[in-house]
Amino acid sequence: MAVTLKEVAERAGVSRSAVSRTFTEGASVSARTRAKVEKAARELGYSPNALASSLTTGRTKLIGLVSNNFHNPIFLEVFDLFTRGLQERGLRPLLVNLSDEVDPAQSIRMLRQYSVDGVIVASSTLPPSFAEAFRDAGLPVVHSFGRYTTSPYVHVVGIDNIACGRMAAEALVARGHRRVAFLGGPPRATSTQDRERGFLEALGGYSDVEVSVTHAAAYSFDAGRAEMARLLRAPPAEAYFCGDDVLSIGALSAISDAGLRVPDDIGIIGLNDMTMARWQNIDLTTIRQPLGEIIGSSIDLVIATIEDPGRHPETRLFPCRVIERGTLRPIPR
Amino acid sequence: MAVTLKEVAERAGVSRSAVSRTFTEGASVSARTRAKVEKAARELGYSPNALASSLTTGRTKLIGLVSNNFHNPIFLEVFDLFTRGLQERGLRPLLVNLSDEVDPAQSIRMLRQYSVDGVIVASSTLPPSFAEAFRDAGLPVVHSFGRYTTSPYVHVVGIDNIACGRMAAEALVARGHRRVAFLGGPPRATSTQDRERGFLEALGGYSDVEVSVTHAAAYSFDAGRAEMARLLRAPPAEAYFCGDDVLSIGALSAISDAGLRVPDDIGIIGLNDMTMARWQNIDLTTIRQPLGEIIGSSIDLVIATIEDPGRHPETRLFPCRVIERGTLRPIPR
DNA sequence: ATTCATTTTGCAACCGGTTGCAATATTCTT
DNA sequence: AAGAATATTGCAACCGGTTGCAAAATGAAT
Repeated sequence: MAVTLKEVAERAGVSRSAVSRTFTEGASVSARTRAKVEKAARELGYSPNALASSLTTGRTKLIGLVSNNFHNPIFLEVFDLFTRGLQERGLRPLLVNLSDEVDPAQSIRMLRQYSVDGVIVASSTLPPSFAEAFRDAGLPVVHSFGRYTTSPYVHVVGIDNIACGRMAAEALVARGHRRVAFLGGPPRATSTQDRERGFLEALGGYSDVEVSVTHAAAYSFDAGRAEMARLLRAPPAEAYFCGDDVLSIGALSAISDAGLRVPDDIGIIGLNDMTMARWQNIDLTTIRQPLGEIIGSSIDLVIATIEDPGRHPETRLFPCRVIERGTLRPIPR
Repeated sequence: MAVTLKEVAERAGVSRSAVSRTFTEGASVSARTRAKVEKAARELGYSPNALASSLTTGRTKLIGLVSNNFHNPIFLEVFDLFTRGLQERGLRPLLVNLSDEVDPAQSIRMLRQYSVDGVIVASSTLPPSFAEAFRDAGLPVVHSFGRYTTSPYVHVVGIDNIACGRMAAEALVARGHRRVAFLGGPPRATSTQDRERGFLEALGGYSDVEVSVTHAAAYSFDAGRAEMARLLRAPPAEAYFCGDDVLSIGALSAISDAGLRVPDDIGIIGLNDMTMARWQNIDLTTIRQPLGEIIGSSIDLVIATIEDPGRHPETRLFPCRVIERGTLRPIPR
């Protein structure tokens, strides 16, 4: 079916090695042979079999892109950036949908069978142990959107969720709120734990501020809406830091159903700044997570680790900032 | 690094073929050798190299999943279903992000280099010629969300966009609207063309109904909002069929900004029924496209075509239906 | 126990490439 | 023009598997 090296060699009247070399960066071929080979290749429509060559070179240029977040709209942006970024660097994303799977063993086996050069775990809800299992299997791995650690065992790229929690706290206090709350995602998600911790930590410094904490069952609209609806049955806080934008939008929906107004009756600040947060009918004040940088850096890091497998694990955190929109009242002056 | 067949063979004290056979479905191995091999494999942590075996078997179980829709939230659902569906059938999605690329040549070359077994083009905006180029390159291909043709040149799985246009028209007329309009996506998208055609066709039967047509620049919130804002500068129609849900949501935003009410002042019906359409703060009346069926069927079809490359191209269309929510007034009775 | 049919097994060639090495060709010195 | 240095080329082995074929082993039948 497909044209092979051998056929090109025969047509060009050269050895197979010569053909291989013309298609290998930096190999030694004379201009004359190269021309002959390229002509033959063009006529035959030849392009080298990446998989066959991977057998000897040990590189497939395949990167496992593993995620379990197929329901949060921000992950469409994440996949867009990852696939584009990988493609630009000549790498191919082999997408793995973890759905409800939490045991890495299966994915590891599969990704090794396909000899991926590296793995990117893109998830804010998987525990560190998940990515670590890949590393233990000898695969270069980067955990994007993972948890910050001072002595990381795998590469982590993301944001400082604790600092974000603090930032949210300061934002609410600065706006004069004195009864605030955290409406977090699932308690098992490390991102939720850290955001909560930072939030409480910062508010510990304000003795006149009252804080409470609750959790939604998932990072989802429905969960956010249900939890806010529940909260509204008792007198609610003045302002909420929601664990994530999609949760915020759910909360906003519940608030509006209850006939309350944002930001006058209740203030909301989210986290992520997904595209939808900018939509004028949502207009969510939120903490922006620099997706582009996180993803670009993740890719660079996985490449660096492929080139130097002994590389020491590192954590790369990118700064976030508050994006002012309409769900939090302005800072009084 | 990785354990090879040879090492397992040595440890088990059998030939390499024996090992290969124990891992090949339906090959002839005695229970005794199989046991020995499996033991050795387990001890060594061996799992066969899928790429190496693809060299001789001619199958990689890799499927190219090609799309250019990385901004429409419904495509997150699409990727979720595709990746899960493929995984369940033992196939691996190699994701290709076309972004602005419209020339298939590059993608074709890449996918052939990786010897994908088949290709799924998941896009409602790419022209039929795009998928056809894959077929011409000898790759089994299915165009999901593609255009219906009576004599297809490639497999197409999707919905009957013309029928959907008609369905939307009937829905508006049934609700007593007499001044209606189509707010389409980009005019070059075949889905837009067909939906428009069906819409106009059906309304041709009602001499007392006034119709108009405009187009948004893209299937996006911003484009829908901008176009509706423009429309509102003149007296608008009573009800709009928007080319897609995300467009509808943009339109709703413009309508609400203008101080008009839905469905009292203006009615909206969308198309897709993406998750977000159900969100209570959107509550969009829309035409549901059966994603699960379309995607399941696409996968089955690409598999069937891999097994029988001579298979005659076919079109599979799935019925859509109107989902009643809050953006269209009820049918008067 | 012998013969014959049926499994099981290993050999060796092959899939489509790459690469170390030695042979050959080319270019540069003097 | 001869010799040395450098560049190019082809051979052959290898990457990690699969598979047709013939030999060896097993089992059934007589």
